[in-house]
Amino acid sequence: MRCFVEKGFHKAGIAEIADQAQMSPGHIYHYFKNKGAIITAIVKREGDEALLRIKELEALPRENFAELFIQHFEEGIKNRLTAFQTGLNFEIISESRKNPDVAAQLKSNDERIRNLFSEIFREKLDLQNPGLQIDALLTLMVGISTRYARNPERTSENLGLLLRTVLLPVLNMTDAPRN
Amino acid sequence: MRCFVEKGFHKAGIAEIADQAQMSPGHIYHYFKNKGAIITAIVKREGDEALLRIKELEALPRENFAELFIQHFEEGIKNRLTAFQTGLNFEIISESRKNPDVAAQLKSNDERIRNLFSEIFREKLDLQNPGLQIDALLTLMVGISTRYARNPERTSENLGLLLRTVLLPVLNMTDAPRN
DNA sequence: TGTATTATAGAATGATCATTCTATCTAAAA
DNA sequence: TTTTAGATAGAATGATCATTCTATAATACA
Repeated sequence: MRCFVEKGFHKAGIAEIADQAQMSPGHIYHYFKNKGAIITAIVKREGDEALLRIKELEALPRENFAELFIQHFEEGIKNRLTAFQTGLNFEIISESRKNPDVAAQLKSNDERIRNLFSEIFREKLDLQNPGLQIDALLTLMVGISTRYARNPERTSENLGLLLRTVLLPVLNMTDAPRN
Repeated sequence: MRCFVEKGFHKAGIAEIADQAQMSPGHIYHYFKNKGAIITAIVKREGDEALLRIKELEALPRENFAELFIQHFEEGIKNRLTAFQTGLNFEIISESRKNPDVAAQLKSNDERIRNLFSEIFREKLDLQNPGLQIDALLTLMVGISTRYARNPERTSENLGLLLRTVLLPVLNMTDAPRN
């Protein structure tokens, strides 16, 4: 991960990766079929961890859920959205544009996350069909993490206000209309 | 651009690029110092074009500006946010993480865009200090384009609703409080 | 104890590819 | 017409680097 974040997937050589992992280049191929399999494994792990963190939302009470959710979200951003994390995310998405295995793993992560949010929002916000809310939420997450990564000071200052201004109307949307 | 979008900056070879451009590999070095200079030039051009499009907002009337702006924005997304464009954007940001020239050009684009929005929002929305609104707007733009690129059908359907739900509260925010 | 299996290393291989070099062509200028 | 400067081509060069190969150590197993 360190290598990919610092140099990017293509510029990170197996030699360096081996060095960081304190093993020989050859030995890496004992564990991974090729370089791509390393990043695919990372994507899987990242997805699993994200899922665990989202699961924490199940513990929040139904009353005042929207505000508590935003607080939880803000904490998460401030603690976990390091330059390292966003850099890693970036490399992952970037690589997924060319490597179908990475793309598939990313898609699977996305679906699992979407389903979990779906359950949670149904239960906590009384929504039948929270697809639109989830789209909006994920859109925001992507946007915030990208910008936050490039400009932590500016974002951090007004993050709470921004989240509330943007997210509260989304969470309070009624069920998506059929057209 | 086609090569970078299709294969990614690192995998796009000078040979292919030359082929697309219908010239020899050697001849490319007549115009560009190296491969990096090609993408730097692309970033510059993209920034100039974005600026021109944002300038169009100056023609909108002050009355009902927020709604008209959103309409304009929605049009822009639907017309211009092709998979090609978002792919290109992605490669640009990705490359900026490693190439300082690209990073500098991107930063310059960012500042010019920010300043222009600043002027426009000051005039059309009576804001003294629209920094926060602009941050929110850019956050959304990034998020929407990233997700839209990965999932055009889903986003397109409810794009208008999403934009209004999220953007109207942002545009109607009062001036950022000092803390 | 001896044997098989797995872990580990590091060098050799073979591609790929950006960049440079040398040469030729074109067209304008003298 | 001759000269000069720029346009263009394509082969040669030299790195870089993922992957494979071969050999050796460590461990489990009989």
